[in-house]
Amino acid sequence: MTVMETTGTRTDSCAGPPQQNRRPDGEDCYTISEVVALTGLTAHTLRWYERIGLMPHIDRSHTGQRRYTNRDLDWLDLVGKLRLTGMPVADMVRYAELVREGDHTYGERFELLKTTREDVLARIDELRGTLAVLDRKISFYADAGRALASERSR
Amino acid sequence: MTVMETTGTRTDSCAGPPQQNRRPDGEDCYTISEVVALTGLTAHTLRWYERIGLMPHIDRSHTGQRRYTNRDLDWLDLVGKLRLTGMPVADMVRYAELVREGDHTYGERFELLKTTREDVLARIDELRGTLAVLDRKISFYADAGRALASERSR
DNA sequence: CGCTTGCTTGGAGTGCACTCCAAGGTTCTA
DNA sequence: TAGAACCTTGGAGTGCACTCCAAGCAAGCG
Repeated sequence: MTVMETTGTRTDSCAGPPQQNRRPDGEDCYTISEVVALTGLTAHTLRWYERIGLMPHIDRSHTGQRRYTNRDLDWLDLVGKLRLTGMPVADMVRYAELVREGDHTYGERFELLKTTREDVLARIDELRGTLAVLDRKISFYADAGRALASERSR
Repeated sequence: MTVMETTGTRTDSCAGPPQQNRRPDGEDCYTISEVVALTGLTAHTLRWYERIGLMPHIDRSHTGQRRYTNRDLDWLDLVGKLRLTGMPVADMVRYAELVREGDHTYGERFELLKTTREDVLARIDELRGTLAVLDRKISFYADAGRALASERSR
């Protein structure tokens, strides 16, 4: 019975400081299941990321198995962050392409990140608005609950 | 050619104070396309919401056309907010069911909203973390851009 | 009256981001 | 050296949240 292909054991409580459990540069050579454990992604997703060009082509062992490096893990950290912003995968692939194309795409990358930054700020604002609505509703129900309780005790 | 079924004309710049362009209670009777204009949802989505139980059954005109009320618009406002939090539609349907079931579900609604509130707070925190990463990258590219510029002018 | 525009329905289709499968080769542990 | 656990591939499948379609009824206008 195969247990992997699921979320794996993330030991950090919840998004602590990144790059833990890593090997020093030079001997950084991780199997796909190690990357699963480190990132919380599934092996399926890692292979899929590579297929669609969201990852560079990953080095292979002499038998063709994937061997990830610290650099790959850094990239996956960034992808994870961008994913949290709700950025579509297609846009992340575009960013990956820019990185592959070399230094002359710095300007375009800069613009893309700035746009994303604006989006994130707008999103945070939206969420704050929602929070206000939620708090109003919650205090309504809290009051209603108290009213019901005093009703019962009377 | 039918132009509707698209986003429609939202006149408010971006999520200003809600309930504008509304008719006073008592003569609140909106066609589906008016609701499209007021909410930014499509008519498809409004009908779909009703089918899946995310809306109460909407009143009909004598010919069977939907006639929305201010109360319905209020509900759609709330649904819109909850949607922004990323709450799954199924959970919103659950909330709608609780509302339909009556006052004795206050406690459960309270819990649901509190959980959602926590989720929103966590989400805001995630986004703030992402913002930090983004800012670091952006300032890297800004520096690189400046370096390139001084390179050229030399 | 005819025409355009808008509304109705159930069911089928779409796009995204995975998620899984089958069949087979590889690596590790006892 | 056996057996379990792990890895490979292309392609098919899933779940969510819409999104669209066809066929037909209804309302307003010149």
